Amino acid sequence: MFQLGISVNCAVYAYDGESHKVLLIRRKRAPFENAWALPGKLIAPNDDLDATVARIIKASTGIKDEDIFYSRQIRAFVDTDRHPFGRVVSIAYICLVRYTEFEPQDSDLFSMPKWFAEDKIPKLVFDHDDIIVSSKRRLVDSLRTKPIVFQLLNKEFSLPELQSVYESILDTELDKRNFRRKLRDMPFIEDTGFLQKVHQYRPARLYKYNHETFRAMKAKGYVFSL
Amino acid sequence: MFQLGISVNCAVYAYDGESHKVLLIRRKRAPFENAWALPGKLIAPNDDLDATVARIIKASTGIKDEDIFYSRQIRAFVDTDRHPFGRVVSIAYICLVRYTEFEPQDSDLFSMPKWFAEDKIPKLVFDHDDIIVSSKRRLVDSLRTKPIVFQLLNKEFSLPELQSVYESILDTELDKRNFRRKLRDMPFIEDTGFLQKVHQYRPARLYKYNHETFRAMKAKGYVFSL
DNA sequence: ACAAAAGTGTTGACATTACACCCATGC
DNA sequence: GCATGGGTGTAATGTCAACACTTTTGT
Repeated sequence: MFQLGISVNCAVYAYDGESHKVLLIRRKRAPFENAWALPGKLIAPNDDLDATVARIIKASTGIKDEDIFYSRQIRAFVDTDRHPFGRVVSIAYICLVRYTEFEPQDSDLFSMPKWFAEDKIPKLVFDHDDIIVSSKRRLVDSLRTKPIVFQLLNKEFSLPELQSVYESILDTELDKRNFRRKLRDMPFIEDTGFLQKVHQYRPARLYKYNHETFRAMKAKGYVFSL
Repeated sequence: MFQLGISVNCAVYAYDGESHKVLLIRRKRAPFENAWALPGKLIAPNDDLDATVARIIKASTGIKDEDIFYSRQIRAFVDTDRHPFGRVVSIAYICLVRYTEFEPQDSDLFSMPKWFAEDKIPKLVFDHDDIIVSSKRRLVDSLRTKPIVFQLLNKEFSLPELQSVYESILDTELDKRNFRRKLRDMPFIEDTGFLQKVHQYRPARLYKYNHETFRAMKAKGYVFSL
């Protein structure tokens, strides 16, 4: 055993109604104080990973309820020369949050947390650029193979919103009729009967995701695929 | 920063002609000396992850050439109470090797390295059971979505062998005609013109995998899927 | 000639794509 | 009534699953 540190870094994604965004902060400490980085912190001696992730999300977005976001480990980034102070292992996480429920704000850990569109991401410290690349790949993959879009939308959402998220993240245009048919035919996507009024035009129907139904189907061999 | 260790553990898979096997060793050190475990070691201060993985494979199988196996990180396993000596982070890897090119043997690090069928795996130390579960899931997933079976077979292989590997790992029976058609139609699987003579019956045609062809197709948008 | 494993095609069901117009709402 | 975004069906094509017999080889 020798001296080193373990940090957890989170690639936090949200969808603001236009496109997907990732949350970046400015560092409050050396090295590279004030540089743009992924929100992260060293793991405390008795904290586990999930607690550390929750702490990071809480600090960067001010959210109270820690249990309402999705997070999965991507992998560990280890490189003898990635950190000037010595070896630091970074365990990277991807987190999905609902834009409207999280409000980036300064904290003891970070300053200036801000949402960035994918093509506006500045140069980041350490190897955080690599982590962003891996997390985006994972995001695309997860979106295609798991019902996790719902983590980015309000509990009640419209099909146009759903399609817009997919188009933004997968970076393709999708056929409206085919997309809608496919999604509507999934039994775990339920019509709430309510309408959405966000503009002066025709309101969209609101749907909600029923996780129990999905779980039951999955247990019987169903595989989600967009 | 505080005192801890980083270990690398490898789930090493091979196919022996019958079914897929995973390599386990007996520990040479405390704690739990002599218990069955995944081959692994603490990372040395100036080694990177790939070098550590290579060292582990070399020690457990005696292979000389370190560059002929496939390895990918699964994820980091971190748990404050996973190791009795204090916090140890285990970074887990999945490795695929060719059975005939690797010969398990005792070394300075491990004793009694041995191939185990999936249903014969003994109780392992620490959380290595969890690592095995994750690595198997990853193996199945990778087999379905990437052309990596070839890492388990000789450079020249027959279609019956190929099918057998898939059947063993996916734990299903596959239709011979459908399987063969699908694989033979992949342009990166090339007929060598040679025949295999392993028994007294009709010999099978030998094929080989052309990675360059696959890469070119992938660059043009092709996605592998079994 | 026989035992064992290698090899080969067709059909029906299902899923995916392509494509253009009407509808509901607020101003 | 008009501007804007929400909503709908069908036909053609491609993909996947089911299925049984012939060929080659060594003994």
